[in-house]
Amino acid sequence: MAREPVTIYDVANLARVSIATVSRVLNGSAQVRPATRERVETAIAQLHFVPSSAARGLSGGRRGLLGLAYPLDEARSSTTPSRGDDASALYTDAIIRSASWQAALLGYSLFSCAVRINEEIGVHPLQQLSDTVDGLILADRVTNDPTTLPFTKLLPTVHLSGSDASGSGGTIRVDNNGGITAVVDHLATVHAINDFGFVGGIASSPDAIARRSAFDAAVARVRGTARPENLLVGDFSLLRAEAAVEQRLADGSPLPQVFVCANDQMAFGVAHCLQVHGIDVPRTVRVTGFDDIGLASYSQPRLTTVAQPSFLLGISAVNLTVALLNGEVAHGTEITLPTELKIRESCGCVNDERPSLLQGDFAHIGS
Amino acid sequence: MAREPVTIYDVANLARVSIATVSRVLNGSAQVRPATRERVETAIAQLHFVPSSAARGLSGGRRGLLGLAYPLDEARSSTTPSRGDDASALYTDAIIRSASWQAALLGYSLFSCAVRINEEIGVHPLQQLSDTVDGLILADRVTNDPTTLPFTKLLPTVHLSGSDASGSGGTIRVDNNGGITAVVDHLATVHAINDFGFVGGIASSPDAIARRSAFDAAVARVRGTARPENLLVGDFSLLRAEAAVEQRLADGSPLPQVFVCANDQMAFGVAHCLQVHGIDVPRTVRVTGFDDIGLASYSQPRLTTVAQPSFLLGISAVNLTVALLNGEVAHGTEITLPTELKIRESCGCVNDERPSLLQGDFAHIGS
DNA sequence: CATAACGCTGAAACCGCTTACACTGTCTCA
DNA sequence: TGAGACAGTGTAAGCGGTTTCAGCGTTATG
Repeated sequence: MAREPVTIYDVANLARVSIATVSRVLNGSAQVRPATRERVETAIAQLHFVPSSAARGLSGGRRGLLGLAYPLDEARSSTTPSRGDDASALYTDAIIRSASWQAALLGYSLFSCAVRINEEIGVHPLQQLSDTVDGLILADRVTNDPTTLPFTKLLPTVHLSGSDASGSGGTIRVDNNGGITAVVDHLATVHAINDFGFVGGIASSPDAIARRSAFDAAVARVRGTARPENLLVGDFSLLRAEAAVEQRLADGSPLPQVFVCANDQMAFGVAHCLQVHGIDVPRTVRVTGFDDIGLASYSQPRLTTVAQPSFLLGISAVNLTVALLNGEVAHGTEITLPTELKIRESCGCVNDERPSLLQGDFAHIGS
Repeated sequence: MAREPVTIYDVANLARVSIATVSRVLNGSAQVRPATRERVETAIAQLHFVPSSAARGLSGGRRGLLGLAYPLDEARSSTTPSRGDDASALYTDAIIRSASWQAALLGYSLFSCAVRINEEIGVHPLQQLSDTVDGLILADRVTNDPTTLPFTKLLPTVHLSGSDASGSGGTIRVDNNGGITAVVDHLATVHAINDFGFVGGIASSPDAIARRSAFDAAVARVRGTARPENLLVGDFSLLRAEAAVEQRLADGSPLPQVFVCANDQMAFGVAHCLQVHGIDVPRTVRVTGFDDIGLASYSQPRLTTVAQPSFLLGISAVNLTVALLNGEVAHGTEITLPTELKIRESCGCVNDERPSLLQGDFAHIGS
């Protein structure tokens, strides 16, 4: 059972053909006589042969591999990570998992790689990734990290939430604008809110930027106000948002009627902080989120938020990358995925929809 | 700016040496005259040369790459994932991020790859991974997936939470036994509990198995009982746990005094379900978790749980892999990381420690 | 029946790197 | 001063594939 690596030569020997022929049946491309093909395939199966993707890469062929790079922050990696800081975890995770799945469906494998932003290192991980895979997917802040630019020219690259379709490749983003606009409109229309607050995400994140400017525009459109002291800066983490509100409370100046948050974790942090200080949510101050993570409907009050199709993001990214690879789609393609306002309680609505066990995958379990 | 790939030949030309010499300075190994070395290094810098890891791999050299494989479940990847199902996300994420970080520190890059368990696919992702990287880290259920066995013989492999040190490589696990024992002891000693319930994780997960058997042993040791109908099966997800309790409640038979859960998400689900049914937690039924995720101290009641050093897991895994790679440590090495009981409220304790903004990385922010 | 055309297969070059081995040129010591 | 040792460098053989091109055996055609 000592697994000596099987090479194309072994297969060729067994099938009594040349390695060229083996290569041909491997790649399905050229014409091989059915009888020969079968002989080779038998040998391949018998030997459990799998071509070396390294060798394949060297000689210019397809490797059947896709790469996905996402940002890695220092704080998250300390031995004792800050508590409650699951911010980008869920987002990234959903994308990676759905992308992996879709890649497998399309006959590819997906390697993902965390890239430290703004860190000077010996060899850029993307360098290694880019000479290993056939196509690249760049998520979030990796998208606009200048050090990644060179690699996007090397092979088909899809930017997730990229601000601009920087050069070759494609871009997939989520309708941040539509989502935020829907929230603000709802608050203004249904709850007659006109004094808004906002808690933003990491400044360099494309999504954070988009949500912020969408917020500004939406507030202006409904003729609301957003006083500067109510424009809080967060980093997508619960803790940081909580701290920001804590600090804001210390000011003593009047609070806005609502805090629109750039993601759900921060909304949790904001709501928690307010509650700890005896401020009723949503009666006194309302709070909304973005993402619609699983726990959003389990919080107290249940979180009104904008659902984002994270899984669809990963799937679409892979589809687009492969399409690019096959030349089935033009470079520069941009796709915007829809978002959906989920009205629950934290906006002030009374919503007795109880998180049901009867929905989703568990419909068969309920009684 | 059209980035034509720079090869070792270009460097050799520029430095007026042979590629062999370039290779030597690249690998630092052999002796090269300082003057020559400098000339080569200048050329390398000038050309922004980075060796192709594919070619490097082909010829047997080190690639500076580590691979990490973790399980991917189908349900999580559907277009509309089940809500609240962030189960393994946080765990996996913490490991990947800390491992990536540590790898970078040691001069390696880390590629991670989601592996579908029990799925028959064309090419096993691990096949591709294993001929790309220098060392392998297998997480959770990937560890005891029979299809991965062949690859563990190919290169140094570290099993995370692996049940057995299957063959070559090393194993790193968490002290599940100590953690569960501490919980049960606390419940028995401090709260005089003797009627226990348990909610387990995915049957094939090494950690789930370890926690369950630790539970059985601990309950026996404190002379408690755990009636069969109170041994619920979950899959580490909130929803599934909720459903399990829902079903259990339908029985009508008396509930245990506590539900010890194999992770925090399930504890949330259990607590939520009980509360929805008007059952007071922890007064009527207590609930405990495992992992100590960030939100554990934000729930109502705040969750008593066992803290697991997820970040340390990733870091240790990388350290061990690299040590194995360098032959600094013997194959078969096993390391067990400590766990720590976090007593909060859901076990029945009264704990007025308020989640503080003054702890952790944000100490400088609070006022 | 000779010949062109075509389909299938093999030989060999090449991808970029590592490394065993051979080959210089110095230096050392008798 | 000549032989041997040795440090420094170059040559060339792989590593495991892909791909161009040429060679071969058939079959269609005149």
